Amino acid sequence: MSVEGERNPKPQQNHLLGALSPEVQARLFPYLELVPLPLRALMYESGRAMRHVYFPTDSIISLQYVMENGASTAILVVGNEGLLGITLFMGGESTPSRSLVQSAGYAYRLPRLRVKEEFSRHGQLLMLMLRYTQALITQIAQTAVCNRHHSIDQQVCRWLLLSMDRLSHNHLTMTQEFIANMLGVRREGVTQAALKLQQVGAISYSRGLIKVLDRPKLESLSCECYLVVKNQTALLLDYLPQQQSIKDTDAIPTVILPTAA
Amino acid sequence: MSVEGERNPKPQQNHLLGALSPEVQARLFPYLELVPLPLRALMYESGRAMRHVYFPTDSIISLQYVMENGASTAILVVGNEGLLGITLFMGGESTPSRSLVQSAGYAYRLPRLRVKEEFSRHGQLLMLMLRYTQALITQIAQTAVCNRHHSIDQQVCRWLLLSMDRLSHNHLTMTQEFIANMLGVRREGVTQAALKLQQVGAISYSRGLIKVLDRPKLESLSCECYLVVKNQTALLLDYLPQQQSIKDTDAIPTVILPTAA
DNA sequence: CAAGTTCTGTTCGCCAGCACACAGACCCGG
DNA sequence: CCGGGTCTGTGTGCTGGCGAACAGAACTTG
Repeated sequence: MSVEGERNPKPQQNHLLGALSPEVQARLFPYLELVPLPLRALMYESGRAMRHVYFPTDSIISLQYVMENGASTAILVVGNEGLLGITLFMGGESTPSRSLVQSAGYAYRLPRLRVKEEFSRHGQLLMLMLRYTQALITQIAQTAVCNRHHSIDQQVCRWLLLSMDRLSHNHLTMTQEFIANMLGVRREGVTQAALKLQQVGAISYSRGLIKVLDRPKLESLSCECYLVVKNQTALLLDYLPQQQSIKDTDAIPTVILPTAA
Repeated sequence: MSVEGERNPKPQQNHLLGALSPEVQARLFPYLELVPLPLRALMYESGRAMRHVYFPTDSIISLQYVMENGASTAILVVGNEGLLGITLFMGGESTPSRSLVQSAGYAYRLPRLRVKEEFSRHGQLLMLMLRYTQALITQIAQTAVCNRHHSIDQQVCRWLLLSMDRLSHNHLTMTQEFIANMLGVRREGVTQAALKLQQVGAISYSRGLIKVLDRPKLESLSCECYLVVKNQTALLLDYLPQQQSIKDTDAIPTVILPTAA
């Protein structure tokens, strides 16, 4: 129950909600419910069905795949740039994953029924969600690549940067143990990485409180995976304004592309 | 140009196409074009736009993410259970990935325009594709987990099994070098794994020709990742028949779930 | 302020996978 | 049948990350 931002966050702080046209916002916002997300809350457990889609405003949720022996790996991070619960509109029902709150804050949530309804209008929200899903896929795939090819040091950098991008301040609250769980590595490995980062003055780390002191340095020490994901996520919203600013409702978007024959 | 299956494959050999109702098939099939996919053909290169969606009938396409230094990792396999080109309907345009033919054969393809049109009807094809996309996400995520936690031996097993599932016969044509590229590991590592598999009689391997001799053994030597992906993919089609066998066109699927309050 | 808990730092042995280098085996074309 | 390409097998280090065990530091609680 961190009482840092006592004023309630607005729905628009979530980029997806904010990108919707006034009409759609007017239709949807009445059904939004603001919920506080305490640190480490379990948002979703493998095999269960979700009842809401969550749009974080100032919280971060991470999603991990868990294995039989309990080991796990985080495959993506969700913050105010996205949403939790794509299964609800993708139709796949449950997934073998788990999601938990990685940074306390708030989120707006929309009941499953509303999502389906809005979805069936084939309008803005659907387009946004699908494009976001596409960005998610990139993030997951890049995680796979990163797991294969990059060092723990680099992955810690990537993780910190991805998390920072989703917050307004420059500090994070998570222990090395926690990061280790997320990355699926040993805690000692994270300790080593954190020490190096402190030595070069990129961050300060003290009992679960990380402050980013030199962000450019952090980026230079990270692997390319971070930028790939970031750029791809940025495209997500860039597309919107230009692209025939969809007329909502039943505008049939038959030809979106320049039809390069 | 393998001339093994001289008779042309039917569209229905692709599970997604086959799962469509007769009406939708009647509408779409005239636009399908049969194309041969020679081994190692490049189906998609990072940053380019696709012009068709491909539905493999007896070919296998694998999709990999490539890094700056050229190293790569395959993140998913597509065969007659799915399709290549989800970006076309997800709206994300290009992705930082590359796809190439991993096993020669045929595929039917549908022009981008038709896909968008059919998509806009908000009917069966859309639902199928979205659900398939969900299954893909599972496959990618599981690849990430596997890359982190499992041995090369296990991953080779996973890879062989995933590939076998998408073929009708029990042999594969790919060199160890190729598998190594796909998994993003060294060729020698694959050699070692292949030797072990031969010693226990699970496969035979000779100059790029793999025969699976003892499939159960192969499964037992694989990690859980294979089964997770397989089961999740199976769900994809299982849902369809039961679930209110969608009335096509504009049936608004507002409530698909049992609405467990 | 004392005692327990949590978090971080450190050490030592171990092994999977890497890099590089090379040898035999097989295949195909001239 | 001979030579060059391709594919597979093998060997010798080297290193990054793992496992386990422990010590000090910092915060928390009574």
